[in-house]
Amino acid sequence: MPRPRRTTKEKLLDAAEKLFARKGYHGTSLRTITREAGVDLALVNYHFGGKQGLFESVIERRGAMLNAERIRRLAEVRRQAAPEPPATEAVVNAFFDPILDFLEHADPGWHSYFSLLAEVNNSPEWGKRLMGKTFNTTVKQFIEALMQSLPDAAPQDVYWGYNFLTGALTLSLAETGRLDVLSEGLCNSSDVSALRARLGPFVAAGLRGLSRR
Amino acid sequence: MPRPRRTTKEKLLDAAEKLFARKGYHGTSLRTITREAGVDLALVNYHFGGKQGLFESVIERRGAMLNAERIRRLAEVRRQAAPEPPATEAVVNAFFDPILDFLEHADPGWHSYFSLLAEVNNSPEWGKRLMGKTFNTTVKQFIEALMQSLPDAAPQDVYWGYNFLTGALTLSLAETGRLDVLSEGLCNSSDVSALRARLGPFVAAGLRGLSRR
DNA sequence: CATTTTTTTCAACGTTCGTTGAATTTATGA
DNA sequence: TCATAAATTCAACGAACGTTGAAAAAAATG
Repeated sequence: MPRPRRTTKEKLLDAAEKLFARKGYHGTSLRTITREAGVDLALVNYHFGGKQGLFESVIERRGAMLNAERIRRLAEVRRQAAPEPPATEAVVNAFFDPILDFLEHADPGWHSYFSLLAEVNNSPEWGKRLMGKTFNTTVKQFIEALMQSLPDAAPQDVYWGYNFLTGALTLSLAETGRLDVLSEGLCNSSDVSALRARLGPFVAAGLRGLSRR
Repeated sequence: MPRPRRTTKEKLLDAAEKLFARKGYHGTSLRTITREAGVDLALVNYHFGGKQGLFESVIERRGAMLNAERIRRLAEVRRQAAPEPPATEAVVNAFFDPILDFLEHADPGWHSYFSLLAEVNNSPEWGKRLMGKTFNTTVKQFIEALMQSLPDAAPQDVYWGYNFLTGALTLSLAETGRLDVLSEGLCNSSDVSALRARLGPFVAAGLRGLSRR
């Protein structure tokens, strides 16, 4: 017979993802998480070694899926443009599209995940070590591709450009709802296609503007 | 005679600002804050009504200074460009420059403040209500100025553009140190002049690219 | 100086926190 | 089937949390 639909580990990861996204690491207790997961408190320590282990496992679970999909798309745009390096906009889309596709078509847990990632990315506590451990290998390949697509840009400009790029992206994923209030209902910050239509053009133009500076 | 150099309120605000920036609201205890401030634990409730009151006072203290300086600079670029509306780049610089100037020339507490703001801006818990209460009135004036500088852009494009703009800005202020690692020492994420040279051009080009989409 | 108000100190409240270890149940495999 | 391992349950630990109220001290006011 197949194993239960969701293992205890998965139940814990799903509940933790959702609750960490709302109130952050310190604002969420293991008791809240295990209650939401319908699982005994002590199982967190058994399966993940503790609260921090659970948190890092949440980040890494979908992080690995995201990295794989990003690498796949980067290889594809490289193949399509060969022997030339791919255009800047194609590279940034290979970076963004996996996220936007996951948000539109896949498991709704991705919404919580990216909202959590936005907070982690902007946090001094986790932003360097945990984001680095999870994403740096992949990100470096994208930065290299961006450099090839912007031959006139200094490397520092591309690094700073990546910083702006990921800042614009993560705030858009943070699900704060602030854009909705600010625009008095004119914009819907959870409208993925509205984001998709604008993020790539904004960032690609920004990067080109930076390299022409 | 003048009052003591720093009042109890100020000591608490300074200590809270520094510690909230490092570990967030839930990751910082009042006991840690009062120990850092050299002040009795119960004074937080006396002066601020509780932990949340202290937190919001931290955000609002420098928020008010920042708003005033931003409004002043916006008026100045409007005056200089009159009777035409000011250019996009002038508007975004009126938005960025107060921050960059505070970071370069003023009280080092601004570093903590902006790092804290980065986390708050990306947090579902605070991003809407507290950021909105503190900054929306000012931000709306900048968005209006951006619309005037981009007559071909749809209002939605400008709202989304502001979202990207502030995302790029806040991540740059978050002091995670990730950029330094990613660039293997080539970039220094706390180099304000390096940020100043690039953020304006990136964002202005991005906004123009968005409006031409 | 006397009185009132403001500010600070001190001790303690009840709650919740992450973690642990022993006991129990369930699954695995010879 | 029976021993072994894996997974789960349960109760409890000590520590830290935000908040409170009464008493003491300091400052302000007349």
